[in-house]
Amino acid sequence: MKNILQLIEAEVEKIFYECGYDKKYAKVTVSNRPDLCEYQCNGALAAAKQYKKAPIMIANEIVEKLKNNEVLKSAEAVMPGFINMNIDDTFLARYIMGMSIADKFGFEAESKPMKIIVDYGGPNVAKPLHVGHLRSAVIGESIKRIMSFAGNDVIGDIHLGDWGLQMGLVITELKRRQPELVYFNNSYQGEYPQEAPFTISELEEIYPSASAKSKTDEDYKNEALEATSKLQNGDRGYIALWKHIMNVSVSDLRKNYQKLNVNFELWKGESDVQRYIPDMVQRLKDDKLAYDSDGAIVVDVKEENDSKEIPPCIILKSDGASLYSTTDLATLIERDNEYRPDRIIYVADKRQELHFTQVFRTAAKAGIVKESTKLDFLGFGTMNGKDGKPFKTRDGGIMRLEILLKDIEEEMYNKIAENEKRSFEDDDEAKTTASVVALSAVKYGDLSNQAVKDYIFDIDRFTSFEGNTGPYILYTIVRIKSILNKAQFSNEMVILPANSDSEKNLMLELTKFAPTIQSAYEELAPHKICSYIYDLANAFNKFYHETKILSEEDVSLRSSWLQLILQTKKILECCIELLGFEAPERM
RNA sequence: GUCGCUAUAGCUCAGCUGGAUAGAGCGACCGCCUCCUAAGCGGUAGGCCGGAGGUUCAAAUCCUCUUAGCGACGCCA
Repeated sequence: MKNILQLIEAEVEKIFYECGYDKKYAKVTVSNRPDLCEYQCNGALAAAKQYKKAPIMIANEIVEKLKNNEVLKSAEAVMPGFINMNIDDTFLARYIMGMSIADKFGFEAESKPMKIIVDYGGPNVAKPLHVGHLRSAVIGESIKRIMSFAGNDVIGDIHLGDWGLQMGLVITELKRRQPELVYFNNSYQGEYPQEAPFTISELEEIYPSASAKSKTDEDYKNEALEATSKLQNGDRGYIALWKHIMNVSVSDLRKNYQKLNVNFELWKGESDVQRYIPDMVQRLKDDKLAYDSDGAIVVDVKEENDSKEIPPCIILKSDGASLYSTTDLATLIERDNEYRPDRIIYVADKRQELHFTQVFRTAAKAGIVKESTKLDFLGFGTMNGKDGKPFKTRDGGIMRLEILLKDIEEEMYNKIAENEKRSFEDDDEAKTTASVVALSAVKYGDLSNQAVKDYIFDIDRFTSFEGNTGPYILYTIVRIKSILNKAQFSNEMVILPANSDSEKNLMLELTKFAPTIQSAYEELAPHKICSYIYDLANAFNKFYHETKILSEEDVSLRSSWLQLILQTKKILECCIELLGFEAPERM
C-alpha cells in the first residue's frame, strides 16, 4: 500500500506533468508549518529557474488544477511560491481504515528479501557484562527487529570473545588456586568431571584478579600466554576446562540477555572459526595479497581516494598468532559458507571503525565474500555519566549491567509502590511491571539518541519518567488498553472523518508510520522510531484529554473513536516491539 | 602530526538528501482531576544553531577556513 505522501505526490505529479513541468519538482513533504497546512510542495521554487518564471506563477498554475481532487481538501499558493495543501478528511479516514486491514499497517516490505546477519553483543566469556555491552545489545536487537520487519531473513549472532588471552588468564589463575585439579595433570587419561570446578560468581572474580596480576607480574603473564597457546593447540585438559568456562559463562550470559529481551539466533564465537585460519592465510599469501612486514603478515588495503592513510590489515602477529582481524575474516568465511548472507551489519563501538574498514577491504580484495555482499559497520558512541565521562560506579569502578538494571528496577518499584492509586493484584504484578517499565526506560533512553553520538546516561532522568521517555510511551499504551477493556466493541470497522483538530492530528500521525519505518530501516536509525512514537503518543494524549470516548452517546462516533485508538495502540505496540521492549497491562 | 566524529535554550536531545516564524523534554513560573490512569493536558519565560567566509532566490542543514572537546592512527579487542 502506498503511503500517504506518495498518494498526494502522485496527484501533484500529474498536475506538474499536465502543466508541462518536470514531475521531479512535485516532491511532497509533511509541512514544517503545521499552522499553515498539513503538506507542502516546494517544487515551484525549485522549478522557477529552469522555466524562467516567477515561482508564485508556477505555484498558482499548479494550485488551480489541484482543485476538485478527492485526496486534497484544499491547496493554496503562498509567496514566494510554496504550495500548501490539506488532506481531505474523508480520504484520510478511509486511509486509516485501509492501514488497519493492511499487512504491517501498510508498510511495504522488501519485495526481494535479503539474508542479513546482524553481528552484535560481542561479550567476552568469563567476564561479567558491563554497561559497555548495553548499547551493542540494545541497538543491535532493534536493528535486527527492524530488518526483519522489513521482510528480510535475519540472523543475529552474538559473536562471543571466547578464544583469546582471557581464557589463558582464567586457566592460569585456576591453576594457581587449585593445582590439584585433574585438568592440570598431563598424565591423566580418564574422563573429566561433568561439574565445573567453579561457579559463575567465582569465575567473574577470577578473571579481573588474573588480569590485574598479569599487568604487574611478567612471569604470570607469560604463563597465561603459554596457557592460551596450549589451549589453542588442543591440550585435552585445557579444552575440558575451557568447555566448563564456556558452559558456566554462556548460561549466565543467556540469562542476562534474556532479561534485556535480547535474543541471538546464533551463539557463535571466535573459537568456532579457528579451523578456517590456516587455509585463509595460505590463500592470502598465494594470491600475493598478504606479505611479511616487520615479521607480521599483512594485507594492504589503502585505496586511491582515501583522504587518509589506511594502514595495512594485520593478519598474523609476528609471533604467528592470530588476532581480531584474523578471526573476523575467518568468521566471514564461515558465514559465507553456511548462510550466504546478502548483508552483514556489525554493531560495535565506533572506535572500531578503522578495524572494520580494514577487514571489509581485505575481505573484498581476497574474495572472501561475494562482491554483492554488503558489509556495514554501525558504530555507536560511548555511554557517559552525568559528568560527561564514561559511565562508572560511584567509586569509579566498572558498572556491571546486572547491578545497573537492578538499581533501576528498584527505583521503579518504589515509584509504583508509593503511588496508592495504582492497585495491583499483588506484589508480584508490581515487581513484574517495575521490571518491564525499567527496561523501557533504559532502552528508550539509549535508542532515542542517534547511535553515533555519545550520550549521557542519567539514571535520575530516566527514573523520573516524565516527558520523552519509554515509560511515557508505555503509559500511553496502558491508557488506551484501559479504555478498550471497558468498552463494548461492535464488529463494524468504520472510522469516521475527524471532527476535531486533535482527532485529525492523531490520524495524521498514524499515517506517518510507514514512511518512518522506511527511513529507520534505510538509515539504520531506531531513534527515528522513538521520535515518531513520542509524537504519536502526544497526539493521542491530547485527543484523549479533549475527548470523552466512553461516555459518548453517539454509537457510531464512539465506535469510530474506539477503532482509532485501537489502531493507535497497535501501531505503538508494533513500534516498541521494533525497539525491543513491551508494555504492561497496567502501570 | 594526519584523519575522523561532535558543537543547536540553563541541562539532556531532535531537526541536517537546503525552504516560510529553529522544535521537544527536564528545570523555573502559571493554570487544569465531581469526568475513560494527573507517569497526563494547556500556557509563560528561555536561542547571533561554536566562530568567520562562500555557494544559493533561500543555509542550523552544502563548501572552505577556524576554535574547542572526544576518538582513531600495525602486531589489544
